[in-house]
Amino acid sequence: MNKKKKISTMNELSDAIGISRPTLSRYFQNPASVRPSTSKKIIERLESVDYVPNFFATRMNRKSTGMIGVIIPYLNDLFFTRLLEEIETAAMEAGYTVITQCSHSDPGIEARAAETLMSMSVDGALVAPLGNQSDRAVYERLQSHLPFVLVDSRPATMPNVDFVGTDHVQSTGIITEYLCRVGPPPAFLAMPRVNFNAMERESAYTKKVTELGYDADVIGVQAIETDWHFEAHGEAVMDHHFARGTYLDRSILCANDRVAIGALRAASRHGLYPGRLPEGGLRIAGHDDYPLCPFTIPALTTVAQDFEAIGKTSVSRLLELIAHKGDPQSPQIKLLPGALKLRESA
Amino acid sequence: MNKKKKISTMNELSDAIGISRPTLSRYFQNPASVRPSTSKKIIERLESVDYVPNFFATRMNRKSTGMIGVIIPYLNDLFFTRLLEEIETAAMEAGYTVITQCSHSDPGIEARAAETLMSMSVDGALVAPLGNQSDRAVYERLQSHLPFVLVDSRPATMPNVDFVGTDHVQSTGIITEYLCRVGPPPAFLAMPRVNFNAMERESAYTKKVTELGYDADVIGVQAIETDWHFEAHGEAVMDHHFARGTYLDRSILCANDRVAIGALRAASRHGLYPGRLPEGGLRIAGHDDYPLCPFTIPALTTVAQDFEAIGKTSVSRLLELIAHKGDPQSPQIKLLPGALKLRESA
DNA sequence: AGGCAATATTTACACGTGTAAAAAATGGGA
DNA sequence: TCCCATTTTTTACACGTGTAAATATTGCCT
Repeated sequence: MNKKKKISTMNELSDAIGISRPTLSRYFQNPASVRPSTSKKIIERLESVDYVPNFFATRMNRKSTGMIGVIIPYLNDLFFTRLLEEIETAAMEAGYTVITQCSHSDPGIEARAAETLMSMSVDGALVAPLGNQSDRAVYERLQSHLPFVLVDSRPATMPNVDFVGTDHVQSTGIITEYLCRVGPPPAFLAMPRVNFNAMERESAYTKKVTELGYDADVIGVQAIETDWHFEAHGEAVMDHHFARGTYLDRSILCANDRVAIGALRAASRHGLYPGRLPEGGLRIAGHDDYPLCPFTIPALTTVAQDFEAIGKTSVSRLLELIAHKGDPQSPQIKLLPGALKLRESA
Repeated sequence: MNKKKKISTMNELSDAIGISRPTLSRYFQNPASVRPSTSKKIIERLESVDYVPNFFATRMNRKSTGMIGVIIPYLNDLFFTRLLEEIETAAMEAGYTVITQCSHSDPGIEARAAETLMSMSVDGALVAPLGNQSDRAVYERLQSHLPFVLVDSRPATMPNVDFVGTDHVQSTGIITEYLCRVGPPPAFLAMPRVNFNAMERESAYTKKVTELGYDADVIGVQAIETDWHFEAHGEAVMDHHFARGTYLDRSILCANDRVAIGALRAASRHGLYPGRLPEGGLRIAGHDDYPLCPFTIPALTTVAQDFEAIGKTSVSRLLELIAHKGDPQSPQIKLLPGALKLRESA
């Protein structure tokens, strides 16, 4: 058991170990700012004592709190957890503490989360928005209060904000192109419109497929709800079609991998085996490179989003904004390319 | 655009809208504590102004910060995100702000996270531990500083701490029993020993299966690493066995669903179709009711952990501890039962 | 041993808000 | 209209630490 004397303020600490409070303060902020002999003395005497500095008090009259805030829309999606992991890692390496808030796909909670971050005086914020349901005023408010950059998806109506995400025209483009090359032109299985990417991918598909001289065929739109049950959506839509004997030997590009997982399941239930057959046949492809893709049956062909690059780039851009807070240089829009991941399903 | 006058302290606010600072302070903490007419006046005048209270300063000399800390070991696992979702929801309903920290499966980061939480003076902490790698001293330190309860898994060597989690003897028991009833006694496909549950389930399986008069058969142990690549582990181990023609018509109880997803994949690669055949044959079952179970091929039979109950119970227990901080009543260990989820795979 | 530069201590004020106590203002009932 | 209870304002101090300025101490070099 821990029998060290509990000390709750730096003043107590000061006369418990015989070092003046200002020196202690300087030591805790930067051990190198005191003489080595003093530093050694402090370290030794700290051993005999149980002191936890008060985070709030330390940050109160510094210009910087050393924290950045992150808002993600939804937790139960490995896409966002992967992204968050990269962000946290990058922030940690830069010496920042990350405060994560989740919107739970509720605009009200998203707004409250933004208030919390501002109230905590985070140095900057990274936000992966909800979709059209989001209150745009929330982002404007955030922007007017602190450096912030949008991640993953963004409202078309807010071109004036820093953004880091995947170039969906490119990513959706290359997989559309691939599918057209190896088989019949793909249909596009839409996803619930929970964010702006849903529409971006849809129109990127349409653009590319017509560009190649085919007709666009978007399916599953009428059944679309705005929840996050992607797999169920994909399965239900394709089950409906397969049961009617349609799309049995087509290529199907799914708006994301989770929808594709549902589609794979529907195929299986109807005795269909999507794959890279030489002469057409059913193919199913996704988008994102969801961590489970290598383990689906069959393994899912998809376009990878570069999680690591998105995470690192967004953090470093945010730190840049934090650094020269003054100059309102034109916002940077960084669109990162996706990479084709050929596996078994298409 | 927002053209409201920015106000950064309550003093400025006070003489901007003509209400004394103490009254404002009382209003923000509890709008009902001021006269209705005053409250109305404040609300109106607040409209014309942009003021964000300083979170740190408000909490500085209150007894409670209104925050609870949560530490989870790993982000890219829907089990933990589901749990976190329940915890956040329960905490929010109770009026608490949640500060989430992730260990990223690193004991060093876990220790730092604990320090951060103590430093922020959270009212209490909920911790889902890493495994044996965790430094036990971290938990003892947490316990000596604030109300805290372990969630999901716990060190056998720390019986003296509040805990909320699944009763693995029961949960693993009922699925073992089920498998024995409908087919040959199952083998147990172990999981990487990232936490204490890995061993708990393993021994619960052994106990039950010998109790029923069969020999325990634990596989995949020699290949075990301590990382979180569960699916890859499950696939590799079963691929090895299936390739050698072993376990082809056995029941296989996987230590968790993610391992099972890998096992399903291995089965598929070898042309095997696990399922509920009348007369034996390959069966694969999991544990947890990972959100993706209904969408695997075949849909995975498993034992559900009661995410909601674990989340709600752990939060309410923590709030209890926070409420009567004084009395060190004997720690409560709440073991919640699992429920059989029969689907297609076993 | 003496002197000088680097570092530590002392003292004091600052951060933004909570909160207590005393004084002043308000509002409702007679 | 006056009085009293309620509420607001005024004033002052508190929370725990950062930080600046002046003073005292330390340690190294000659």
